[in-house]
Amino acid sequence: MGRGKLEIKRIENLTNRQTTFAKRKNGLMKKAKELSILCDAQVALIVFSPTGKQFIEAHGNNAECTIESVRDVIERYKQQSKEKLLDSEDENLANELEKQKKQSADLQTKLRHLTGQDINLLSPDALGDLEHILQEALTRVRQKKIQRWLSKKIEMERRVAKLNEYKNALNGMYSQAQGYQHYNHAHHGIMAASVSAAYHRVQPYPGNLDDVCYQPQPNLQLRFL
Amino acid sequence: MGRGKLEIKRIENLTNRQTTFAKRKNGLMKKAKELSILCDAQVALIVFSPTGKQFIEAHGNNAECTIESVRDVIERYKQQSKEKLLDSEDENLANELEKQKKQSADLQTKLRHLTGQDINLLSPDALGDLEHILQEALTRVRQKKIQRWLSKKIEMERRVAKLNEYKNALNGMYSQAQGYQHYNHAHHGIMAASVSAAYHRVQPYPGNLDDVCYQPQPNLQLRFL
DNA sequence: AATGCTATTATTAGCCT
DNA sequence: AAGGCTAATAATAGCAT
Repeated sequence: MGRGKLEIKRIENLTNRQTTFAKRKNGLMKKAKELSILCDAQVALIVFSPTGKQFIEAHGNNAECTIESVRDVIERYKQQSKEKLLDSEDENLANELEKQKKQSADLQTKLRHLTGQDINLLSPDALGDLEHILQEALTRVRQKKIQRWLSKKIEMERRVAKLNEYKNALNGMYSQAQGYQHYNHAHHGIMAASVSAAYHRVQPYPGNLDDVCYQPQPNLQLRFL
Repeated sequence: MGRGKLEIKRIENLTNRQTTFAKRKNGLMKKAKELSILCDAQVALIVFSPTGKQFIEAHGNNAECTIESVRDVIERYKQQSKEKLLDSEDENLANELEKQKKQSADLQTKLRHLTGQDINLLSPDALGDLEHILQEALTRVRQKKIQRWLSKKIEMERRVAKLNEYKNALNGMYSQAQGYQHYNHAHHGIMAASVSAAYHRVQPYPGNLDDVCYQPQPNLQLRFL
């Protein structure tokens, strides 16, 4: 159609080709949309121009011409054609999944060995290695326990020292206050402020930095001794 | 076009709708093909009829209208549109992959703990549990080593006993042969046969079934003592 | 490249078989 | 349903802007 009949073969003139591409693409998309509306069909149209590699998509059902729709149609297409249609992305995913599964299995085997399970199949050498590793791990764990116990002990000693210091301060202030009592009643605020300062100095501090996470360190509760 | 103008809206009459669907679908595919040939473009057309849910696909580049081509176009479409386009299958894969990764990570953490690494973040309770598990694992591994050593020892003792038995048998037969020597030279075959039988009785047997896999058990080599 | 024009061809709606 | 016919409409080739 047009001023002259056009043979259906590649248009060699670039300009003409591009013009025709634009026009016919529009026509095609219009017709695709019409088909979907008239006949209640689902249509996806994907066009790549040779130059610029741009793609266009059209779709019609009762919805708009959105990318979502193309997605839907492709989805449906894949479901109906039992074709595996595993694209590169899928394959990558599948491969990685396999790798991960294998890794998990290996890890679980190692774990079982490290907990003393399924060790019958181990070679004597492997069994020896395992024993060595376990021995070392156990040593580390026990050292860590001792280390924690030690730092707790040190912290406790520090607190006790602080408490003693505080007690002595209290005693001193008490005597002082008794001495001043007949002098000026308005000065009783001094004692309260000093007590508060002493209290705040007895905050726990993080001891061994290694163990910061698991030293719950409840706030020290002061009571009169 | 046609005998009368057709409004672009759903055709209510089923027969008309289906007729129109068939005709326009053909037209659309023809035009898609023409576009691809004329303009050297890649075109995919996927159409689902509302009734029968059948799908048709058309494509044209320089190739035929094959399913492969639609695959290619969809592939290209997915690559260009950065859209995730994860269909159900992909999502399943991706989800499972995530799960597996998480599982691997967890397992690796446990493994590190069991080898005495990264134990600073463990709570005191967890550290205690770990110590207990390691202690038990170590006990098992050592028991297994002892068990293997024991069964090897028993096997050795068994072999030694067999060897002695064999030696005694040889000695007896030797004296007997010396006694018979002047009697009949043709009977020397007896001794060879008996020796062979004794040898075959000294095959190793699988001792503790637990350890079948790693008891290489080389064939016993007999030499004259 | 994009738009408009329009003579000309292509598609197809409605009908028939 | 599937295919043919044909008047009537739609798409568009070639050209101009």
